[in-house]
Amino acid sequence: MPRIFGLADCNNFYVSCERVFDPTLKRRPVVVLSNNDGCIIARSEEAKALGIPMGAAFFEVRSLIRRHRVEVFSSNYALYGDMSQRVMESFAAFTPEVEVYSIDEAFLGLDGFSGRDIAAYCREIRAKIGQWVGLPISIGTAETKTLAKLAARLAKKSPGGVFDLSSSPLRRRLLAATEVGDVWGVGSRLARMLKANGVHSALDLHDAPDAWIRKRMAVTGLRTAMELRGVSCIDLERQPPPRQTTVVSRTFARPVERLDELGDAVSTFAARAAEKLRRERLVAGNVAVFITTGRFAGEERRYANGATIAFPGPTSHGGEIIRVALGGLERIYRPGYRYKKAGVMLLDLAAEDRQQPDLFAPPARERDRRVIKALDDINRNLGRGTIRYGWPGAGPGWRMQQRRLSPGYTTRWTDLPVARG
DNA sequence: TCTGGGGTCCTAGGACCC
DNA sequence: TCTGGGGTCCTAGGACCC
Repeated sequence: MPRIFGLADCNNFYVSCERVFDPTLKRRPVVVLSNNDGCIIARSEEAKALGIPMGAAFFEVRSLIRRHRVEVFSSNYALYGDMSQRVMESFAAFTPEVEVYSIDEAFLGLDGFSGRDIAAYCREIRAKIGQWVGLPISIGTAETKTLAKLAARLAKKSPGGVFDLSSSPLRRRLLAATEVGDVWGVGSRLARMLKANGVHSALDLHDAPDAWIRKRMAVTGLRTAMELRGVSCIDLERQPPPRQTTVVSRTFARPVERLDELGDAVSTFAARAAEKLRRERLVAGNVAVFITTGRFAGEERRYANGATIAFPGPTSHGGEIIRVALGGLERIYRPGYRYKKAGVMLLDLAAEDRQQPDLFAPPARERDRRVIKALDDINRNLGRGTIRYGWPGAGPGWRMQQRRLSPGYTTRWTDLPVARG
C-alpha cells in the first residue's frame, strides 16, 4: 500500500496568531518583525501584495509601511509557541501519525484513510482547526513528503486550501511549472548550479539521470529526486530525535565595545542555554562562545572569533556554564572593535541520566583535541594556509601537526592559547 | 542609525591504529 | 626510514530547513 503524507501548514503563521487576538487586523496589511525589530519575518497576504519582501530590513521598507498604514508587530514567541502547540495537539484528533516539523508545519500520516476521499478529509481537518484554534491552514497530500510540500504550496492558492497531488492527472505539468529552487531540499546554491546545467524545473530534476544527480548533489539530492518520482525515501518521524546542540545568540541593537558589556550578554545567553538544557534533562560536554562585528559594517574593521571549551565533565549547571563561557570570552575578546553579535552554544548534549565519564579517553588525547580545537577556532576565522605546531615532551622530540591557516599568518607553538603539559 | 535566530545532515580529508 | 592498505574517528565547510 503506498504511503500518503499530508503537510499541514499554517498560513502566514505569526501574522495569523496576532489576528486571533485582534480580529480587526483581518484583511489589513500586517507584518511581524524579528528581534530588535530589525527585519520583516512574517507578512499578511495584503502586505505581500504591497511588495514588502520577506527578510527585508525594517528601515528599508519603513516609508512603504507608513504610506500604506501597515500594522507592525514586534515578535511574541511565547504567544506563537502556545498557538503552535494548540494546532499540533488538534491534529492528533485526526491521525495518530503527526510529525511536528516546525513551529507552523506538521507532516501527517494519512495511510489509513486511503479508502476515503483524502481531499474531503483534509478539508474537514482544516475547518476544525479554524474552529478550534482560529488559525487558517493549508494541507497538501501526496505519496512522499517532498511532493506533499509541493502540494501544500499549491493548496495555498486552491479554493478550499487543500490540494491532493497523489491523484492529480496534472502532476507532470505541475512539476514542470515549479521552479527547481522551490523544491524542498533544493536551496539557492544548488538551484544556481542546477540552472547552469539546464535543470530549471522540478520536472527537469525528476527526469535527470541518477548518476549525474548523485555526483552533483550527493545522496540527499538523489533522495529528493526519488521523492519527486513518488518513491518515499524520507519517513515520518513521530518522536523528534534527541537534540545535539543548543544555541542562544543575539544581534545587539547597538554596537558593544567593552568586555564587561559583552560579558553581561554572554552570561545571560549562557544562563538561558543552561535553562534549556535542564528543561530537557540534558547535559553538555562542551561550550562554544563567539563574538562578531557587524556584517554590514562597510569600511569598519571586522573581527570574528570563537572558542570551544570542554567541561571537566558533562554538566547543566548554570553557574559553571556561565563561568566557563566567560573564560572563553576573555580569550577571544579584542578591544577596539564594535561588536554586533554574540552567542553561546552548548555541544555534545546527552541525556542527563545516562551521563558517564569517558573512561577510555587518555589525557594526552584530550589535550590533543583541545589544541586542535583551539587552532580550528583561529583557523575558522582567519582562512587558509598551513601552520605547524607542537609541544615539547610528547614522545621523542616534538609532536607535529599541520593545520590550514590563513596566508600570511604565522605562529609558533608558544603563541597557542593552550596550557603546555 | 536601523539588516533574525536556531537547527540538521553529508562529504572530504587528516589523524591514528593495526 | 620507507612502504602500504583498511578501518575508525574527528572536524570544517558547505549545503539545507524553518
